Amino acid sequence: MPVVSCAPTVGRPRAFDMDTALGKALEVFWRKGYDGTSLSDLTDAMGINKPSLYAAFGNKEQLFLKAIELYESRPCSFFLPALEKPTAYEVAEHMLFGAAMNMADSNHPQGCVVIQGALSCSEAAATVKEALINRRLEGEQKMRNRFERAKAEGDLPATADAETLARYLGTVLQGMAIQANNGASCEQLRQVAEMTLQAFPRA
Amino acid sequence: MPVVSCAPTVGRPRAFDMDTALGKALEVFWRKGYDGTSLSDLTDAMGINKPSLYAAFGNKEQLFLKAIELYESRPCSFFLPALEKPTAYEVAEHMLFGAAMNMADSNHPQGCVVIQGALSCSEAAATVKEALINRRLEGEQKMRNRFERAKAEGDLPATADAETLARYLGTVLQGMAIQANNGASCEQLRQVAEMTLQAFPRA
DNA sequence: AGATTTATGTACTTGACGGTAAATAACCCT
DNA sequence: AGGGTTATTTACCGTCAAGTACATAAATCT
Repeated sequence: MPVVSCAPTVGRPRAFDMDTALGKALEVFWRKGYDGTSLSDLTDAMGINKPSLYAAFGNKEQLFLKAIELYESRPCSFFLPALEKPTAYEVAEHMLFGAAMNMADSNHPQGCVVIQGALSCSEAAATVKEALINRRLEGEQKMRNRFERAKAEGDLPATADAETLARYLGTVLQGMAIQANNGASCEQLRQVAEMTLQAFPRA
Repeated sequence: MPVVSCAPTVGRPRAFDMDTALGKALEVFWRKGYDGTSLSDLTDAMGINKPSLYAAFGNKEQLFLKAIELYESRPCSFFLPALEKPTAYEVAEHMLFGAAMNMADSNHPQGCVVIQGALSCSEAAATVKEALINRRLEGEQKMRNRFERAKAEGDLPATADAETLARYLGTVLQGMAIQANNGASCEQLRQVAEMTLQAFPRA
């Protein structure tokens, strides 16, 4: 028996799977953005009615934030696995090629919902915009920390600037999301990845 | 006397300056995106009433498209001047440093309206989204043509891939727009520009 | 001066938005 | 079987969206 709230043991059982529905919501937000997504878009895609949505997920804003969490926890996500590669160069390599593969994947909307979910947006979306900016900054911070470690471990020259390297990589990854929205193919993104790596210092 | 429609000579004169009002509209679209901008946002910023807006600019969509034209025609715009530099490397250099300066400029919203005006959006914004994608692709095409010329003129090695160079540069520029939205400073963007140039072939 | 033309201000229409109330349905526990 | 609990359905609320009708104001043309 779990300690914190899980599926309740009494009452009418939920007729839909929350994770599946959340996945559908994620896809809509990803494709249309927060402002561009209406509750009808969501309930249509999720196959539920509004009261079910509100009971299960709170409101539109909270649903969005939960969808982002799901997005980042996906096993196909390339970011965290790339960080665990043995050298800074391999980290960058896996990050860039993983992004090329993932962002152009036609099994889901192109690009990255953390980047395009609420880039320019209404005041009503200010909270989710902030949340996305923080996610992006955290991602860069993680890369920076990883590169600091690489300097300590000697697989990056001591003269390397971990912060700038992380920001450079972040910039290219974010640009690749726009490219994917432009219709760029996986192969085209891989070529960009190759060029990006040419500026990346090796041990 | 101009051939095509200019300011009419009869009737009550317009009480506001169209270019000034269009500039205000641009700023709102830039900050809030197409979906996130309401007509009230626009009329408030432009200092006019809705009927004046509709009479002068058509509707929300046409107003947006005209605002984008204004954006690209701005003298402070860095893109076209950069293309005219004598060598491919200098083109890239001016493009990147121009973008660093422009996108973090706090005299207007951060980033680039062509990128963030309608990235992920509702179906109602599909037309403007397409228009923006086309603008971005045209920009890359112009860079590609410039780099083809550079190969012919010998300031890029014959082995260079003009298309990939253009896409790489486009990717970084687009990424810089996201960085600016994240709050990156001009100096931080300049550091990214420096790294980007390290992957750029010289003659 | 008066007719014509164009812009402005106010008020309005229609529909969609996010969100909710209330009644009903489906389950568990005793 | 019946009460307690939770989910679903339908219908609705108030607000704000984009866009417009209409009367009025300010200019030019004859």
